[in-house]
Amino acid sequence: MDLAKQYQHAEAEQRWYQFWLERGYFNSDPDPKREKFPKGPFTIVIPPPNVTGALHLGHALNNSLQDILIRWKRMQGYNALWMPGTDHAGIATQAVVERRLLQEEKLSRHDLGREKLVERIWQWKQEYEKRILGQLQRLGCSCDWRRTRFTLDDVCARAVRQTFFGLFKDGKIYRGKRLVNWDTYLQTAVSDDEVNNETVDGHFWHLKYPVINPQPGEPTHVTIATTRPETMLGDTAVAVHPDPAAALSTVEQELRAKLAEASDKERPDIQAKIDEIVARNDTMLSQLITLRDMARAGRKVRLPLVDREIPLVADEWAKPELGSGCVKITPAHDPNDYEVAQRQSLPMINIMNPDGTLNTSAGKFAGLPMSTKGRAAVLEALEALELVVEVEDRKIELPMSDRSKTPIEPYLADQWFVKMDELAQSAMDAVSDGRVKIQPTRYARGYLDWLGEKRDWPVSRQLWWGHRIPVWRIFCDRVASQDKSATARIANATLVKTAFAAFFDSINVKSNEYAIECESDHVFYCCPGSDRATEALSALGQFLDSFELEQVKGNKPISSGMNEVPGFDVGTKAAVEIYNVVTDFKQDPDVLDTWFSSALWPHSTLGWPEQTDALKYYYPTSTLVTSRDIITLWVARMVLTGLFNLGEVPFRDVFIHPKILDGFGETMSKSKGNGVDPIDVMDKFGADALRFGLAYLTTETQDVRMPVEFECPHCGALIEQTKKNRVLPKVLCKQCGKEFSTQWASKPDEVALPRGAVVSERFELARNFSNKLWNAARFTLMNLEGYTAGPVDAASLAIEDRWILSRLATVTEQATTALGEFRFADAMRTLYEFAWDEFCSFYVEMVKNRLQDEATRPTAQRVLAHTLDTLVRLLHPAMPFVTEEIWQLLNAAAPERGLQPIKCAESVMIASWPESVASHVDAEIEARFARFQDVLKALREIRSRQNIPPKTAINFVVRCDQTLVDLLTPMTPYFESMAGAKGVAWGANVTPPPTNAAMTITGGELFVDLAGLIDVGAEIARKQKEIDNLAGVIRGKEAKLSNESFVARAPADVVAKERESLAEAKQRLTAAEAVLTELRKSQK
RNA sequence: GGGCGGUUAGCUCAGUUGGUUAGAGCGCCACGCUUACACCGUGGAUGUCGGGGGUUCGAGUCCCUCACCGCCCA
Repeated sequence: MDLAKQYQHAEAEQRWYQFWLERGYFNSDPDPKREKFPKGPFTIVIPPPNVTGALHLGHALNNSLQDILIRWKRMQGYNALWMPGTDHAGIATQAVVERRLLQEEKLSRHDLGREKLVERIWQWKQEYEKRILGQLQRLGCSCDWRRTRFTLDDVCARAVRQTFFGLFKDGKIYRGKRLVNWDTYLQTAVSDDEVNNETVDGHFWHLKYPVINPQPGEPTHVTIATTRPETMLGDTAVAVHPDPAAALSTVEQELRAKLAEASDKERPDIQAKIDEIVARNDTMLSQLITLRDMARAGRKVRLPLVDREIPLVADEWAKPELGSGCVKITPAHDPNDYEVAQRQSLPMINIMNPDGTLNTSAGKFAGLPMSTKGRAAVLEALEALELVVEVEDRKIELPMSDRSKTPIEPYLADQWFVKMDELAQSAMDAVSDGRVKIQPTRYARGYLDWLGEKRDWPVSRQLWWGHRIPVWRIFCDRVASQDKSATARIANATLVKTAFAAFFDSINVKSNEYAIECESDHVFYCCPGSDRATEALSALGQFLDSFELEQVKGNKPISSGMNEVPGFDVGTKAAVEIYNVVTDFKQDPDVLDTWFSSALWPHSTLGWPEQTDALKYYYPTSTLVTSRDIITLWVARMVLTGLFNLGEVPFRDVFIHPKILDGFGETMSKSKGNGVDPIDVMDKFGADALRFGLAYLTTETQDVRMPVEFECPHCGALIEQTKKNRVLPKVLCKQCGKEFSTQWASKPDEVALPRGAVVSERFELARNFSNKLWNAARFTLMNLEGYTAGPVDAASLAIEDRWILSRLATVTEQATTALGEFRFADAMRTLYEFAWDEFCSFYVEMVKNRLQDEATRPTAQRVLAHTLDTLVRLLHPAMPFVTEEIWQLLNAAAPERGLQPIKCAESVMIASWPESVASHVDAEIEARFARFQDVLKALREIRSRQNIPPKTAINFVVRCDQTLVDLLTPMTPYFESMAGAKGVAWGANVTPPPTNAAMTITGGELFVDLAGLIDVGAEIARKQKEIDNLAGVIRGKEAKLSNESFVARAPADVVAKERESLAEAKQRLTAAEAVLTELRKSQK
């Protein structure tokens, strides 16, 4: 047979993936009556990778684990469905496309317009979706590709609309003003999770505002301090603490309490603070009380520059222990001030345009970018008025947008919210009562804490890429209202509702297919609850626009205009009625937060709201595999939408896997330059090595630290990646002296260089393992000539057969249990050690003799083939390609295998998962083996120590009792084949050869005859070391056993064991000393 | 500030319910092309288990505390 000495991954991967696809093994279809799959479904939905960019190593880990589970369950006989797809990632993808648009064409999104931009993003999506799915396929993922979904496709869009409608109808959706994190570059709100705080050098400006009509004894000015002076233009109050004396005293008491417990190191600091507070009591308290009284009296200060009278208010947000004790209140531009304004019913003045410039409320400063030129101009003007008291240098926390890398401005804007109280509670209950199990369990706490806050979820984003909010805003002020009266509201609402009811009725849309809510006396919202209602509102919008246009032109009313959608023309008359009632009608321009659609993923992908067969069969899904950073953002929301839409949790288990970090413990990312492309790893090491390597590292507590290297494309040398070289466009290879390019290459001379792959040596272990497995198979196949299938009875089994079958049973059990508990690393280690250290190092070595002998060859072949077969099946989920390659070769050489032979599956993918055969577990054989391995190791050690050439045969005798004789004599041939050592005598009375190297083994002594070979010096040194070591052990044990407490308190069996091992150590010592004496004698 | 995780050989990590003087892979040293595999085989060296305190007959393992690293939440 012509088999390569090294496993050729590239070619095998391509071939077998195609084979699986063609055979349709990845596909799963509902089997509600459990005819084909009595065990029922096992379902995983993929955490949809976002289409912003290509997959990285974290995705490789995430998807490897899912594929391991899904392949394992498929082999176990479940109807396994792995649902694939991608996520549109609203802001991230739009930002990437916009950035590119600006770089390459110098165009903004406004230059291009909504429709064109969205078109561009779709193009981007097509490209990256293809690339991502290709990467998953390279990795070997066994997804049912027919079912591939995208969070923005029609099926998902319908689920989004239906969910929104359901929430809207239930009153769980509302619109409100809220201070949002405004990205002035992208001009959208971003969520808290998309904001990073950076500490930067800034200043603390102390400003004076004049008091209006100060009375005697009152200050003429109040002083406030701020890091953002330009926001003073939006101030609506200055706050002072309502009870400064009590507040100061509380702070002082707290500090004193802290001082009592503080370490010496901390004391001076705390004491200094206390001193300061005490000083404040003398210097500032009276004035703070005066100010508080002024606030209570409704006194005001004059806001400079804009010349606005603003009140002094008493609010606890003002900290008397800090600064002047007064604080400016800018409700529309600061989260804390916003809360103060709500408490104190203060007006909120927005001074910013969406693009980050000052608006007309800023008076003469309008148009200036807020935090740069605006700030400078405001300061200059204040300086001129001599209102700037002091400027301090200070470190400040600057919120930065993770999306655009520009500073975030707090900004007051209208947003849609989802009420979280009940929804959050339902999701908390699902985890608390165990319907959803999060593993490792410690992650459940974060989930519960986060949901427990029940913060309403802002779901609107001022973006163009995403699910357009399915709400049409209706403006109707037919009944005029000066006072926002209930009367006007009811009257207008009646007009609107009547007109829309007539419209929907005329086109046969039922009243449960839409909902209308009032926002105010003249603003109403209509949310469609069916495809038809959605189409109707769209068509109505278009109709009203064109109708308006015709009216303006003075044309006669058109008789029909609702032709866009079949069957809608009958609605024209009612649409004209609506025209007469409403003054404006538009769909909300915003889109929904991406997580809104991701939250539906486990049911939207199965076709919900349609009650599809797939939904009925596969929902709830089985396991979700994801990373910890999206437990709250994604997992929690999937649970609550699943419960809301279907009344059932989306999955039973959530497995949270580690994160992959680089060698410095930093998260990998493209922007840092330390990212590893899984394709590079697969090119170099193979997909199996990547998968196995990652699973091998997936332990319960640890993140995966992965030092990263560049691979020189010229000479293949690995160059350690450092924080310095990882940001360079080109790197010089120290080995060959040539340069190669990195991901940063941009100049022509850089791009021209060959690219250096970024890899990690940590995959070598798994690559070597693939190769080891391959070679074990290669050996097997080379020895299967003349193979015949046939039952193998226990009597014909050799010792090594019984041993390997015993071990195989145990390992099968352990690996299966480990996978079931998501202990991937344990499962991989178990299989790795079995395959390498037991199957290859012992079984294969031992079976060689029998394969040469016609009489023993058939059984040897059968057990060998069976063991390899089982091992390959056990490893298949983690290493699908190499195992398939081997399986196919095995099928060709030995199509029927097993101790009771059966025809084997045409692919290992659909072979059955091995069952542990309990009756194969044989403790006696395993004990014998342990002894055998002891002796073998001793023989090899003596060989090595004595520098005996491998080809020189040696003789040995063993002095031991009869039990050990019985145990070891059957192993004689293996000592010869595996250590080149012949056992010439066994028993209690053997005479050691005159010149020997001796070793103590458990229960006996081993003497290797070294006539003419011995290096006495080496032996003496070795023995002396052994004696020293034993003496130490004995000392330790004697001390322990002479300790009365130990003997009295430790469990009897522990004490007995200790005595036993002491006796043994002493025996060994005696033996070793005797040997040493002999050696010394022979040396003289 | 609160929470979670980590700190074990040069590197990356295992280490079950506390119980022989702590293990693996890589790297290192020595020997070896023994017809499955040099992506290999055989042997070897290497540790104050982050520091300090405590519980216990006994602590890498349990408790307290400090330090450092990472992440999450405010």
